[in-house]
Amino acid sequence: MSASLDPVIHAPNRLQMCCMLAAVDTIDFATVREALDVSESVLSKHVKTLEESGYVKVRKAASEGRQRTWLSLSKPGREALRSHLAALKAMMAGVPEI
Amino acid sequence: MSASLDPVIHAPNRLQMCCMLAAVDTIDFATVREALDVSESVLSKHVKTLEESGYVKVRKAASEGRQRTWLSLSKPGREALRSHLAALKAMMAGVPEI
DNA sequence: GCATCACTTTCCACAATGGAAAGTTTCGAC
DNA sequence: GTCGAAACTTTCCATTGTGGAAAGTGATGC
Repeated sequence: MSASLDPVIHAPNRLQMCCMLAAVDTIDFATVREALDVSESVLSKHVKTLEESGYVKVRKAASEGRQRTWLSLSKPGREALRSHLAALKAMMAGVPEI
Repeated sequence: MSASLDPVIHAPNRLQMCCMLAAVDTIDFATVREALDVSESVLSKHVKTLEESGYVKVRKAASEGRQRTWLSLSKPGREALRSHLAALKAMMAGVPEI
């Protein structure tokens, strides 16, 4: 009955990233890095984890002369996030406000 | 600006436990253990983590002849959970439905 | 006193996370 | 074409988190 939490999405940095990606069509690596405030290596590894899970699509394309990495949520990624957030909401549902 | 996620609360098992505790006044160890579906040692360690953070109060009292451990969210625990859920909601806020 | 229940602690293994540093790829300049 | 810099990616390493099994502890019940 309880849709459970997806460990790939639940990790704080990845959760934040997925939520960011869900809100836009595409966003670049550097912008995400600044938002999460992590090193490049760390973001790169999280992106890889999400990509290997099929949740994020990575596209390299030039912008302003330099090559940049563009990230976007895949359809399965969007669905997994939706399901994860639904599970979170279900947990929260029993918690009284205030 | 961004209230951030509390790592003590964010761990899936502890998050679920805190939400359970928030919904009631007191609940016993065994009931939580069944809900989380973890071993006694694991639950015991999570309880300890929450207790040492001051988020959960532990009381031992007899019930039906046997000693049981009763768990409840402390005031700081309730506040930390509230804050954590607020941070989660803030993240979710930008995510479009469907 | 001895078993039993209800946890706690210890022991162990393994996966996750993070940064630094080295490596790779791609441009633009020359 | 090759040199240097930007933008990642990978490797290396240390630390922490998580989980179960098994041994340990304390409070009854007999």
